[in-house]
Amino acid sequence: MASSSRGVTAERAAAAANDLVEARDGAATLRAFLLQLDDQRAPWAQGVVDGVLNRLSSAMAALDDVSGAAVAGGQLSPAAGSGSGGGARPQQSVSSSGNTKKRSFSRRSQRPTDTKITSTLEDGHIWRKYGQKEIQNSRQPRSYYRCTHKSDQGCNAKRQVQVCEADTSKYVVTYYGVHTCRDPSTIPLVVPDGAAGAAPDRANNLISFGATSNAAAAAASTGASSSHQYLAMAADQLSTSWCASDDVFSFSSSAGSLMQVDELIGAVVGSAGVVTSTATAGSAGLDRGGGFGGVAGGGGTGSFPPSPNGLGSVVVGSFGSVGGDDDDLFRMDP
DNA sequence: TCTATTTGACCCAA
DNA sequence: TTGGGTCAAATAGA
Repeated sequence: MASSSRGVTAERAAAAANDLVEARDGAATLRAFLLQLDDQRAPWAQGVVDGVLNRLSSAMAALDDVSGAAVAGGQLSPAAGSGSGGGARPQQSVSSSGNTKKRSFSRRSQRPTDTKITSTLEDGHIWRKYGQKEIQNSRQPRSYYRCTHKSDQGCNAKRQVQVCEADTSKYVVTYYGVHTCRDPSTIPLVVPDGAAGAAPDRANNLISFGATSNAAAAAASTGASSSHQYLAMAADQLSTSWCASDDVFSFSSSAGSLMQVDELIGAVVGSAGVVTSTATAGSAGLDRGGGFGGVAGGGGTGSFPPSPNGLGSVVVGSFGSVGGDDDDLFRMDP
């Protein structure tokens, strides 16, 4: 890995810290708004936002540490211990129990590369379901998919799909790893950032990864992975909680604008360069080439019925592996 | 017959 | 100890 690309100046870290402060203020504003909501979900949502606030504070604290190191040394090399997220590195562990069943798989050590709420499970890739689990504290089971090209091309992309509890017509899709397969039918549709912002439609089903600020670029290149982790977790928590994001909430943000919840999520998280929500041109048709039936939709007898909408969400931008083998972060599209 | 999904069991990290 | 990620045999559908 190119460690120099992950270096960050104290100035950039400070800019990222400022964005974090703004993000925290935004979340605090959201919490204040929720306090006024006359909705039975409000207390629960407040708790979720509290969690987001805590994580943002943790991210700020982590970034403070990082900034201090950067100030001291001028440049930060995150690989040196703290930033790597502790022992959160996938290990190809082999069963040592001598069991008749040989199993070798990495577990739970990958951080999500993306989390999004979508009304359809189609995302331009062909997935194969390999498991389903009942998850504690969740009424909806979680389904596990891996890229269908894992066997032939060794593509390690995975995703987890869970029906949104707040809105069972939506799915919370969490992606892990990036596609290394080259099958044309699996190439995701990429929409230029500008085009994505061209139509002021709804922002529900579009996540854009555009570099929106210096801090974003700094955060993308910085080694403050712990901050990224916190932010990703915060984003995950927020987006998971607000599946029913068709609801439009009006509140007075720092920008004084009317925001949708998912836009807020993008605003909160995007400020650190992890995920940025932008306006969308709505769903776009995607010619997948040969029929893949209900594969991506967990079709057939799958637990999640295929959506009639076809492609309902578009990921804009590109994934990039920044840093370590499994330390995948979003790289901003130029 | 082949391919994908289901589902119970296994196993590891927290 | 337990929750959750993965495996793999069984099953279903084309």
